[in-house]
Amino acid sequence: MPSKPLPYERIANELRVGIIDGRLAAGAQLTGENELMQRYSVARETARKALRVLRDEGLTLTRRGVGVFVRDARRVSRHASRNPAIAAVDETSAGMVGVEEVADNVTAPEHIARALGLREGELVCRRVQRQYAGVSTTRRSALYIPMGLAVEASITELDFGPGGAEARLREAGHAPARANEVIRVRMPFRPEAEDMRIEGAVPIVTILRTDYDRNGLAVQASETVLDGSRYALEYDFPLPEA
Amino acid sequence: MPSKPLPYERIANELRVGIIDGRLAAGAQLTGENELMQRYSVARETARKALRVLRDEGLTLTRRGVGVFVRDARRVSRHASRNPAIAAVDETSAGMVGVEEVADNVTAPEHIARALGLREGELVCRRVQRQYAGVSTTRRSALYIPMGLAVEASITELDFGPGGAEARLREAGHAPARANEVIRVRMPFRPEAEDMRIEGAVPIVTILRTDYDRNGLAVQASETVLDGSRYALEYDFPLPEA
DNA sequence: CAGTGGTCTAGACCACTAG
DNA sequence: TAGTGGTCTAGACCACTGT
Repeated sequence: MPSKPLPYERIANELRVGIIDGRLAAGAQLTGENELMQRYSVARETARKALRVLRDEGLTLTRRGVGVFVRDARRVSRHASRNPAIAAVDETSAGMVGVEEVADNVTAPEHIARALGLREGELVCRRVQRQYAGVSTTRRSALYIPMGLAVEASITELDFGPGGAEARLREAGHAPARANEVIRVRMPFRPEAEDMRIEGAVPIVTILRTDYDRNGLAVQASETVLDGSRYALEYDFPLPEA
Repeated sequence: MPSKPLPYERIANELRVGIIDGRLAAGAQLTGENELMQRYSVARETARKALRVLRDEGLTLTRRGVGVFVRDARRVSRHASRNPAIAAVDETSAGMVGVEEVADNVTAPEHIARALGLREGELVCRRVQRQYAGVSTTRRSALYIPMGLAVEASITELDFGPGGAEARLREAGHAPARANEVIRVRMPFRPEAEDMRIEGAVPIVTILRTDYDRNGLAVQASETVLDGSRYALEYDFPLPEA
């Protein structure tokens, strides 16, 4: 173990405790590169490295030309059993919030086909959503319904409103009765992070969900990508007797 | 958007496609700093920056004095409804695998007290586990049982075996019937990453779980920290009628 | 020992943002 | 325009790993 902390570690440590103990609150600006250089008598890259450590820990975000700031750690709860799982109003952001939505029919991607029990190449009805807060995308999701079911339930591109597809499934006797979710966590690739406008080092969460009706038929599957810093995922489930 | 990719971006992009399309398989060694410097005619820090991009994306891990290698992306499934939730044998690692375990009695931390419906300062029986694969810690968990219940169920430090506490609760008529889990994702702090010997940029997952018996009494709570790159979390749950 | 990555410097220029 | 962070260089020394 390091008996003597390196210069950049010392600087990073001092800044970190400032954030964790609350002296530097969310939104507060950190000491910049230039002042760190003077205050600690280090070179530019060393001061930058200290700030990079904090960014890599997800504690700060950098606004180019402006400065380095403490991230807001508030999260919105996503309760998987509820519908919608995510509350409509995103409380983590003070800025513009909204959802974009498009729908179409496509051939099922391989993992979606598997989840829905379809053969490869079969058609599905798809709805893609993108939720944003300010300039950042906080959620991207794609919902897939087997074409046969969609026709049976009179689901078309136009009927995809909030909870709308589910209402149609319900009317058609295919109300979702139980669900399965598989969660994976990873760091975004750079192009991906730029696309979602994720700032700083933030993990993303991918959720593959499959809904089944009371007969065990897979009626819809969805793939969701979340900004991992903005959500807390919650589950309630029964435990087996044995 | 960048019309002209920067030198470090160009290098990072070329390496990334090599990894993603499989030319560089898991475990393969990447071109090192020194050769990147020559091959692309860039300075040391520029070559390093390119490699850092991949590390920050969780694609590679660095072994000092040895080289940069492609990470193994395999994951173990953690099925929340099963007991144990994580399969005993961790298939992601070829090296040494095991679990360390210690138990004691402590006053309940604030969030655990809240989960268990205890007043602050009340005693709980605690079991701490650390699962490791090679030198890395893949899971750290702490299980808490209210002292009153532990006494009632004849749970002592010695009785905490795998599934053992649960068996005692069962015998005492407090078999867990349902559970609640709250998942959060974040980047580890540096000391934390060093403690768990997490290599590269890997998000960690924290799970706060509370188990309830059939009367709705909270019988145990646990806090788990997972290496986010090694697990896929799976849930099965019923959906409400409405 | 040679080869790897890790840290650091001193200086330069650029890109972005705000007043 | 002044101040911020982003990139890059050329060179140095160190720490760690394996043979």
